[in-house]
Order: sequence, then C-alpha cells, then structure tokens
Amino acid sequence: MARQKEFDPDTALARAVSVFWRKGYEGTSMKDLVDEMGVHKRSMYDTYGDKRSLFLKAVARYAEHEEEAQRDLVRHAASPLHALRELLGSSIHVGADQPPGCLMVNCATELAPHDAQVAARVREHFQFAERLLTEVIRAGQADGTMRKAMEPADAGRLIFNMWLGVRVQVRAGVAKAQLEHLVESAVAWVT
Amino acid sequence: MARQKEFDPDTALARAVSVFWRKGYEGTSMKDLVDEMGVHKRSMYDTYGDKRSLFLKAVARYAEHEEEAQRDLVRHAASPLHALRELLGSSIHVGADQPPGCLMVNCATELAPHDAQVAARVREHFQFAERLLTEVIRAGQADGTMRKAMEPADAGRLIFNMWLGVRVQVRAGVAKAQLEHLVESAVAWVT
DNA sequence: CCTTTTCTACACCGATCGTTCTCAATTGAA
DNA sequence: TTCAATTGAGAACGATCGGTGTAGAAAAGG
Repeated sequence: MARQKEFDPDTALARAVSVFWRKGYEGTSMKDLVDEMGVHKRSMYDTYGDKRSLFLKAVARYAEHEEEAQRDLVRHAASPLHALRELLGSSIHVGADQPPGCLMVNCATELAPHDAQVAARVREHFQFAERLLTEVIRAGQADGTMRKAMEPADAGRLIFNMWLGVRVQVRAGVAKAQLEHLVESAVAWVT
Repeated sequence: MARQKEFDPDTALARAVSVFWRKGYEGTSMKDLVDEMGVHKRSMYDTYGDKRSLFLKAVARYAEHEEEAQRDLVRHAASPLHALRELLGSSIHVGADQPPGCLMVNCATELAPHDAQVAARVREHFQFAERLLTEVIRAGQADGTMRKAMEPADAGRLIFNMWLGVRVQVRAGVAKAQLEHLVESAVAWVT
C-alpha cells in the first residue's frame, strides 16, 4: 500500500507525557512537543489530532501505565505492609529521568475545574488508587500486620489523601528525607 | 505633584488573585487580567510591572491573607479540636465567589519545579500551616481532647499533608460529602 | 517498471501573546 | 495659572501561538 511511519507513535507519546508532565498543558507549546518528541509538526497533527487530543491521549497513557505499575507493585510486594510503604515511597524516589510529582495531580489543579473530560479521568485515577490502598489495608488487617481500629475503606481514603499531599510536596521541592519521615509516620499509624 | 490613581491597587490585585487562582499562570493572558481587574493595560504595567511581577504580587497577597485568616480562625476557635476541624473544613466549604482549591497548591504543581522564587514562597506557606497545626495539636493534647500517641510535630506534618490532599480533591471536583467524611476520619484519628 | 498512498519538509495562515508607544485628558503642587 | 506628572484609551510592536496547504520524497503492492 503505502509508506510506513518513521517513528513509533507510542514512544513519541511517552515523550509527550514527559513534556506535559513537566510544563503543564498551557505551558507547553506545539514547538516544545515537536522538539522533544522528535516528530514533525505535520506528522503530529496527522497522528494525534490537535493539541488537546494529543494531551488527552498523553493523560490516558500516563494513567494506564501508572495504574498498571501500582497494581504490579502490590502484586509483587513481600507483604501488604511493604506494598503500602512502596506505593507512597514511589512518589518520592523517582529516577532523574522522571519529572517530580504526578501528572494527574497537575491535571486536577490546572484543568479539572474547567475541563469535565480531564476531571472525570482524574477522579477515575484517584478512585483506582483509593481502592487499591483499601485492598492492601484489608489484606494487612487480615494477616495481622495492621491495626483494625478503622474500616479498610476509611483508612484507604485517608492514606490515599496523604499520598496526594506527598505528590504535591515532592513537586514543591520539599526535602526527600522529610517526606520519607512523613510516609513512615503514616505507615506507623495503620500498624 | 500629579494626578491620583482612579483604581485601588489592592482591590485590583485581589481580582488578579482570583484570575490566576482559577486559570493558572500560563492559562491567564494579560487581556484576561485587564478585563477582570477593570484596569487599563497601561496602568497595570505602570503599577505592577510585567506579568510575572504581577503574579508574584498576587501570590504574596494570597499567601499573607490566607495565613492571617488561618491564624484568626485558630485564635477564635472554641477549642483546639474545633480549630482543627474548621481549618481543614475551610478548604471544602468555600463561597461561590471563591475558586475551588488553593492557589499555593496550584503554584506548587504548575510553577515550583522551574521557578525557585515561587517554590520558596510555596514552601514557606506550607511550613506556616504545618507549624500552626502542630501548635493546635499541642494545645489539644494539653487540654486532653487529643491523643498523645504521637509527637505534635509529627501529627502536625501528617494532618497538614492530608490538608494538601483535600485541596487537590476539592479542585478535582470530588463530592463535598466525601471530603467531609475524610476530614472527620482525620479528626477522629488524633482524638 | 508504475501506481498509489502516506510520509516529511517547509512555508504560511490569522490570531493572540506580552509589551511598549503615542497622545490627549486630568489632576495636584508651585 | 503654569507646570510637571500620571492617568486612561488605543494603536502598534515583533514574536509566538495552534493549525494547514502544498509539494516532493519514500515505500509498498501490482
């Protein structure tokens, strides 16, 4: 039929995620995307549509990957307690290649109030993490490593809410040691 | 000397706060500001400097007012427990005139990673609230209404972190009732 | 080979960006 | 009253914004 693409759409989309994550939606120009994705402007419009469409695809990719990573982390954790610690810690100990904070939290603060579609995806992502944490705590209570002073659902909501706070503080540049201590306090509270 | 201003610089600055709070820094154009502040473009540059300078002044005004309001709220609260509840609740129960969420949290996610000046002010504001909460908890432990299971400083950090989470969720459009329940769980935990 | 499709490259679109300039009107101090 | 200063209204600046139109190169199927 015809010529094939000279770039991998998913790899390029991963680069777009990184750009939006660092600079935000309004702070990112199409030129920024072209430069960092290594894809020609015309090919971008042909492949992803306009800026907003590309952003939504980037957000979807981020959310899916993040949710899968969280699920895997819990699955392979040595125990519910380890899972809890590692989930919260994953927002603090990020590689130098990864921007600080969380793209979904950035979406919540920048776009959610005036973009229903983004807001809905953000809340879906939040609910996913909340439920995952609830399950982890339920398992921890079952194996006796966590206190049963609170309903798993309530504790899950509380811990998830703290996780959001951690992501904000990471983005704000608060010292890692301080946040590690914070996470330890949170973990100590459920045990 | 000369003619006097026909607008109140502080009132106009308060309007600028509202605009930046709703739309973010990059999402706000000078036209937006002119329209909503009711001040001529030329007068804006003469009075506040360029966009970034105006933004910094707006952030400073917001932070100062917010900190004063929090201090007053604690001062006039019926008890440390009431103070705690009202502080967290103040992020949930906002008037229709006030944008959802918190300008400083928005600053943290949008600008802090690449604007050291903003980041510093954000962390200062965060520390203020953290210390205020610590004092409230210390007082609550002293009068016997709060458990002494944790150091006031640690509990303060934990509660403050949850407060950040609440502000993110408010911005994301999570239902008020859910957040009220969350705050009640947090309060119940320290008592 | 030829045809057909889709790629990349690049110029170009009108609109808007932040910012500055001009200019007349207005005001308070000398 | 005269002068100096600063206001508000609006035009205009170059740069960049998001988005397209055009054209030729490249690659697959026949």
